[in-house]
Amino acid sequence: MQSDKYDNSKRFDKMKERKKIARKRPTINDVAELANVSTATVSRCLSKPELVRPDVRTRVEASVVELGYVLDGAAKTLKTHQSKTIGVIVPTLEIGGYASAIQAFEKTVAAEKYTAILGVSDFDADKELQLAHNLAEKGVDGIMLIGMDSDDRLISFLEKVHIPHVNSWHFRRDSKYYWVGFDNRAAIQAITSYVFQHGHRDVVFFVGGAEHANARTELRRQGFMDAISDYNLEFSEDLIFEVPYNSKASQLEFHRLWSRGNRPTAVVCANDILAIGVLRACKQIGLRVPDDISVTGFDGLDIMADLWTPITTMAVPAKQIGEESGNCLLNLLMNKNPKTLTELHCTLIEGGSVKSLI
Amino acid sequence: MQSDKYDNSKRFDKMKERKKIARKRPTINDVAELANVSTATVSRCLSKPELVRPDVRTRVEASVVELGYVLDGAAKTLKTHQSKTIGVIVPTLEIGGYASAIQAFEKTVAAEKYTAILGVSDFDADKELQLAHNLAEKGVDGIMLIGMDSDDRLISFLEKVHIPHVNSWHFRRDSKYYWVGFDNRAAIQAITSYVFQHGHRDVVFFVGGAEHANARTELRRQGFMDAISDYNLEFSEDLIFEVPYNSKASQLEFHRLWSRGNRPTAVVCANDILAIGVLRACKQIGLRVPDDISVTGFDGLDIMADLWTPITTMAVPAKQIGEESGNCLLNLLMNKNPKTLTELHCTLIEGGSVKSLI
DNA sequence: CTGAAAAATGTAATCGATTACATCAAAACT
DNA sequence: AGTTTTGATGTAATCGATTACATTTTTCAG
Repeated sequence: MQSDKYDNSKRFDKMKERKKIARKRPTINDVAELANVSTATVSRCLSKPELVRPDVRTRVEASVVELGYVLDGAAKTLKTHQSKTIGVIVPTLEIGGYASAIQAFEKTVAAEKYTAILGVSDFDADKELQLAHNLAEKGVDGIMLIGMDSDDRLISFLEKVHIPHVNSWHFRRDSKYYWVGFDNRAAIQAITSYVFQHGHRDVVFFVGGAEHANARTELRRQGFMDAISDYNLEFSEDLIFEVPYNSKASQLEFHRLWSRGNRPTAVVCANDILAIGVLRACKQIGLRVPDDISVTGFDGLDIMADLWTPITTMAVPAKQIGEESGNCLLNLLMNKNPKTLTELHCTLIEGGSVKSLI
Repeated sequence: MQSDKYDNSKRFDKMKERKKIARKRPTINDVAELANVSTATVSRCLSKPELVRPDVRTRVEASVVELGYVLDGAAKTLKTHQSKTIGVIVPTLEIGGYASAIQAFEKTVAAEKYTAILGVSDFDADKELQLAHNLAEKGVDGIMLIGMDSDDRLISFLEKVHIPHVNSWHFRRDSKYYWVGFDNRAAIQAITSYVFQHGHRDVVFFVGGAEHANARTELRRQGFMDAISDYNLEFSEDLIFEVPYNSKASQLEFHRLWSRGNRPTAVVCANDILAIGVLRACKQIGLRVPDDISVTGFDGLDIMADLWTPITTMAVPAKQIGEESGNCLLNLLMNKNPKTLTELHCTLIEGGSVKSLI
């Protein structure tokens, strides 16, 4: 590894030639030259203008405009180890409030000059891990995880590379990580109890599961069971129907159930999409809601009020989750110490789809 | 600017000290050292493994794992002028198919190792321009614009900084830019004609406008007028109702219209959200749809089939737009020459909300 | 007017990769 | 064996910003 072992003179001549020929974007050097100041001063004009004398600043700003200079973020990031960028990993944009949450999150962090980088994991833990790795290479300053209980590999990877992260949508008590979400179990328990309160005893539970079973599905099952035991009813696995997350599937499932002679007085659904499917099946069968059967949803889609029959549902604080996750991450990045747990609450929206049997 | 003017010896000593203390992420140098090769070889292992002898490669890969090395994208981007990153600017994630389009776009470009950076403009041209500037600083290789006819300043900015871009959702013939979308004007004309074909002659048009009027709103107005003139009907500005993009607003607007004694036999809406508002108003007034009044939407939200009355609407090829925009941009980035215009088509979905008067 | 303190500006190493070219090693020819 | 070709690896400049510290300029007190 001696330097005299190589003769590099030739290639540098070539490089210099090329430099003259290629028309590149103007750099900070070009701006400095035009404004007759050093690059340091240009840099200061851009990031800490108050340190520069007004007249010089004006000159530099004019040069920036004249050249159409755009700062090279890669160079800045390389030097400062800060990308002003936050990764967002979401299972899908097509579900419930995820899109709203992301939008609110983006707005929140954008206010502090952070940009969101999006990754869609499609409920696939491997893809999610790969996304995180990709985001780490991109140099994100933090990561927001939406919607599921993430894989341990993912979390430990983030720890290893020192990328702060926030988990959102649900939460886990007694965790050393940061969570912003609501209590899935309690919320399902609440809406189920609401149905029981109206005198229903023969109630089935539709929950999105199967293909992308995750911690949340499990929590929701438990919420349903909690309500059952609160009312001293008898639990059976037959009361729970795991259905793929789409209305066609739940529609089909309800048809199947009904034709088997299973005649519940109410169907509690763990999300609105499933409730819509059930509603559709009811309409086809000729069941009036709520006169012949009660149905509830979960998510609080605006649309639930405009369906064939307005559906009682539990509104999820999607926008708030986005905002609070944003704030939490921002605090984390500014070394303030945010709460580990930000618990948000759901709101029951009565649509009139639950008939009182009492 | 003579170098002997400054004495820097002191500060470099300090810097060296600091280097030993700070525990940073491992760099390519650390990997090279551990694997006993040069950084060039490590770099090659990562990007062109076939150039490296298998045994060396194994050694390097082992070192990468052992150290938990993650490549620094900023350094790579700085040197290569490629960020493998694409910006997406969208007015909102909460409208119609934008989220689906983005999801499809992300999937398409992710297959070629590109990552999407998200910007939400909130229908604000200034914010949009600022987002573009931000994305340019981040070094995106390309930009996808969704949903509106972008400001000229934006387009010329992108040209100046040489960032390729694709406009999506609608399109403009005879443009030198790249477009992926459908013909808004023709699609509205088609669904309006459908209503006329059913014998309606007293038809009003609800179009989202006012606060964020854009080219698309204008095109849709024109589509309505085209249909009117096709049927030799008399046009009046009174037939067009510009309504903010939300169901509450259109609900209100319909109430106002009805209470003024305006009694159209059909309401054609330029988007599904407005149709939902109209539907709600009808229900409140006691108008049966379609018996007393016909209503159509536009966007093709799945939900339209499950409303109080299923609504006839025009399905927009959102997912396709995302995919094709992705492909177009990918081709652009690989210097293949994509078509300037990718025209996609809408599909009429009959919900039964239009009564035949013939 | 002088000297000290404060404000503004300049110098140049540095961040961590890539890569053109040089070099060395091994294989394939004469 | 000697020469050429091919393959694998190393060297070190380079990308474009930032910033610690040095230096120069300005301000201001006495």
